[in-house]
Amino acid sequence: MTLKTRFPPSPTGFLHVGGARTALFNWLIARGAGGKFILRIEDTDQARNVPEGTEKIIRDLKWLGLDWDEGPDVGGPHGSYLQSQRLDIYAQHVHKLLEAGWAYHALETPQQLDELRKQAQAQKRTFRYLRPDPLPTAGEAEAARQAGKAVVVRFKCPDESVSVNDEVFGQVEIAADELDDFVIQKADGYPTYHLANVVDDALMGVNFILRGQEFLGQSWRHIVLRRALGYEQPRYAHLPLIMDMQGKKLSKREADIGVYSFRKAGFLPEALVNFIALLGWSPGDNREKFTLAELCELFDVSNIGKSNAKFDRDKLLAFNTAACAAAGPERLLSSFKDYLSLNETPIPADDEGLLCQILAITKGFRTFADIRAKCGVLFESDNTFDYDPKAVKKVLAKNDGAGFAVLAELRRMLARCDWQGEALEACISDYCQTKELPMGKVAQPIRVAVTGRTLSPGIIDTLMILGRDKTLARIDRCLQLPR
RNA sequence: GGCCCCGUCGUCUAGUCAGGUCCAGGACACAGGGUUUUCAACCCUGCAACACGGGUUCAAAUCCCGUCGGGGUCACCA
Repeated sequence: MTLKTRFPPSPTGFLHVGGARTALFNWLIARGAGGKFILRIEDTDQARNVPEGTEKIIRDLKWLGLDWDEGPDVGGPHGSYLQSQRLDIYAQHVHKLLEAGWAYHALETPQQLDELRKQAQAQKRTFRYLRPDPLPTAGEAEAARQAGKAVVVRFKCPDESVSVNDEVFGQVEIAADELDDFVIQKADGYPTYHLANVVDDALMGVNFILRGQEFLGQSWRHIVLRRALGYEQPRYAHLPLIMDMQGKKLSKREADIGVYSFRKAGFLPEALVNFIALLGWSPGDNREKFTLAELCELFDVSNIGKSNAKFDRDKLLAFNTAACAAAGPERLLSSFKDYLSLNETPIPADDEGLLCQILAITKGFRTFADIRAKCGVLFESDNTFDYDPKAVKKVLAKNDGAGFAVLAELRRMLARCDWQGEALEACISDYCQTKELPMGKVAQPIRVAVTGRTLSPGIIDTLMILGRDKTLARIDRCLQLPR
């Protein structure tokens, strides 16, 4: 049977690393087996949907390198892939369940239920919804609705235990007394997650469901619903959760764990993907660097672990550093341009030749933000960039202004020097030799003079990028600094 | 609190299902050293874990029980 998986986010914000991993694993399962992968937007919570939510999710998934065979943007034979546009389908299913006696109208208000929950808590009891006896009739429900009261539809749970056959956690048994009649249709007529999710998966032919562990204990609802609806059971697998370094659940509200924020911070998507893939999964050996294509080959649900993982940014950084070092020039250029387009920087984003040059001379960078930090000042105005007082003091002013003296002499030599890499190199090292100074005593004063700091690419590369005029202008400005 | 799940270096993990090859391997981080015109990168070395307590066994990280710890879930959110 062809495997069909899906990623069903709700458009309540943006894609974060947890969701990205779930999407990735589902994509990997489908692609690795020649199956299908679909994207479905679960926007049944009118209060929580955010504008652009769907667009942002699509944007972030694409950036990661994922694609889908069916989805809101690409269509497909089972559309719409926006749940808000499938309300009639859910209504039909609810109707069918009502007709068959699998569901009934319930008239309690949210306030009443809250009250009951509070009571239960006060008595240290677990609250469980008690099925009314007798059940409200269709007539009573209609009357209540006419009177403006909230009417929901609840599923009539069978009085027997349900077991989930999970491919990660194994057989998980939920006792009959843990089940209660859950809501399948809200008062606003929208389906709840459980109903819409189950109906869509069945109608869309999804036969492998991999999702976060937070759903494991609720899977019984889906199983029971499918039974009542006469749909086959899919395969289930639940993923352990991703926690922050304090061991707390990654908050969906924290923007800094959003896929987009890593993009904006100058990470490469392949590094994020590689890193995320190793959170809760391992190929079973010591290998840990993979391309998406290699992951497709290797990924297997049986190698998913059971314990939660912490999101270690240091390791991600290391992966990104390695990915940057491994990436080819065109790959780096396009990603770097993307980074620049997302951030305000003084680096001229439209000069590809220059960008390539910057990329080439800034070897060893960890993220594109490093390049900006290192090279940005080269493109600021010659007379407005800041001089770091500490750098000036340490490199130029110390020892009676030895650094300044070196700088003044070098300024004269540089003014006459042919502005080519080799010539500059020769010029500076000649100076070092005649003065019997180590390179550091010479390069550093120049560096501070032309960048204001002790941080820049190699000194020759720095001077080449600046050009003679800017270099001399900056040295002159530096020489004017109060001593 | 009820129920469910999990527990190997600080972190991600290999090894656990089929007990011996594990005085536990790799990677990140960290520490020390090297290279070096800065930062970074790079190279070398080192530090560091089977949660605890009982069993079973000739033998346990691996099997069983208990304890402790962590997480999830108990919505008209998904």
